[in-house]
Amino acid sequence: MARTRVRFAPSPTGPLHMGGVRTALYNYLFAKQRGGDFIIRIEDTDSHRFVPGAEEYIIEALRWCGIIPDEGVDMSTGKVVETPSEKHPHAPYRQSQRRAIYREYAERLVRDGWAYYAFDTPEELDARRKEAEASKQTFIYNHITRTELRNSLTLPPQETARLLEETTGWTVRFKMPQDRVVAMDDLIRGHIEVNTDTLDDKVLWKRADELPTYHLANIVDDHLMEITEVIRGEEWLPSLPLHYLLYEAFGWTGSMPRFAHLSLLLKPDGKGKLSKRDGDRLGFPVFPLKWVNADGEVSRGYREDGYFPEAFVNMLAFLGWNPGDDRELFSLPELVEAFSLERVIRSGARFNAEKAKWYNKEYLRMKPASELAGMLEPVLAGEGISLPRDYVEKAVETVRDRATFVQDLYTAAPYLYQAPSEYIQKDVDKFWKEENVEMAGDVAAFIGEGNVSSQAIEDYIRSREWPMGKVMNTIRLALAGSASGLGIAEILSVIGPAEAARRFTAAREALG
RNA sequence: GCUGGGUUCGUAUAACGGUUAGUACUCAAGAUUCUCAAUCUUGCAAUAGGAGUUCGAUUCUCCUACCCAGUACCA
Repeated sequence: MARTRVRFAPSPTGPLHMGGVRTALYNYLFAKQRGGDFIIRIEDTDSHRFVPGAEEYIIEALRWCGIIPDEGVDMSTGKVVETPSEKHPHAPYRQSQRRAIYREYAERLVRDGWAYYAFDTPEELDARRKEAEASKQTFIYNHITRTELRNSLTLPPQETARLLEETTGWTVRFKMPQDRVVAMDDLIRGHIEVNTDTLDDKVLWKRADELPTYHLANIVDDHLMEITEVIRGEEWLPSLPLHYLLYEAFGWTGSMPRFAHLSLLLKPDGKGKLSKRDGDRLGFPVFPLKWVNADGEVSRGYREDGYFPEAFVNMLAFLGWNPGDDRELFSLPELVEAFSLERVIRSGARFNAEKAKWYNKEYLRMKPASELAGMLEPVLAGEGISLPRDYVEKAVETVRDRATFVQDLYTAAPYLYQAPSEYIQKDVDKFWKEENVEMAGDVAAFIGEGNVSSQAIEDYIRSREWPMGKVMNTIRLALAGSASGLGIAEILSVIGPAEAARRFTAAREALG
């Protein structure tokens, strides 16, 4: 059997949406599970929509996720490969650099009667569409309308030749067969049949910019690159019959890849697919990495928001797939092992930001304290704090259960890293009373003698028959600046008795 | 409109045609605790509607409703 080869073929028209990352991920998982190749190909056949930086963004985003291509991009340089080599035999992998290839195939289709030259201008076509719309109809360029439009089927051969020679505005259109049922099989959706009469004569090649459209480039490249499975978004399902017919037209049916169409990611509330707007509106990232567009508009990214790539990938994998049992935590290698297209859900998946956070929290709990400490250090540095690594590790171990993101390791208990500079007024009013302070001071002195265990402190307070809550909260207020937070013993285990004594003294000075 | 796809708790999902329709997130209550979290326990909550096939339908078929996509010289 042929080696599995799949491709992720993004269009560099902007930052890669998380739905796109999921498509790339499923392709990657499928390929790796079968010991095959995951290829990246840049589909930049729309010169008007090209966005500078988008290609680099896509590659970096996938790299962050751990989705490393085998072919198409040289990961040591992060660049799309432009010249063929042993590792990248099908270069260039950017369609705009393959334009010479496509024209030949477009012409072959015309020669074989599967396509024709069309000379209608966009304006003419627009007018026809408006006209049809006015009478509540839809204009489609098909076997009926093509007989009355300006193309090589209706024009005399000399006229066609002249127009091809003298004008540049023409296109090559697919000559959609009449009344044929195209029977297709989708790895996820099963058997689908469509009558060609409902389809139109798609443009395959644009003379104006010497480039193919998606449909032609896609089929030609998938064939040339020996792609075995095409795993892509659901938005392509309607053009699948055209693609089947194109394979037939080229005589490549025998080596046609198998297709799998993934459902779309839907917005968390309301209707429609997940969009950038939803992220802004509901406060979660829609993109893997931060992106700043040409107008300076910033879109937040999972990476910058503090998500671990493992958590992001795990969450994404489960949006439309599950292993069939109750397990939810999977590393990338484990996903490779467990993944199957058969278990991919057909219906659209609504994105749930809460679940995304839950995943992050789970990963944060699993990570070694040393690693977390390393990630936390830049956060602390931003606060002007510099502490020994083992101190930070100890603090991390103490707060990790109340954190979702790395930055929470600081914000959930800043007092582990520095003495409180202010005290919550509400708690001061409630606890900082003379008798409490007196009892707390006594206990603070006891702690200062090195008694830092929860057991010792509680026994001491009980032996005096003091109210546990009042005393403890008063001490916490002095140590942490707030009556709520980590347990006293936990705080002490990090800051130590000497620092605790200092903080109590400082609180006395500040609060009286 | 037309064509195609889809529809199980609020969300993500599980369930050889036979289950008290399970799990996770969220939410609520309780336990625990020096507070807040965390944790543990419990709870709330679903097969879109209607026909049909069948001894039996979440599961198969059809109809309706709703949702999504496509309907570009965009991908």
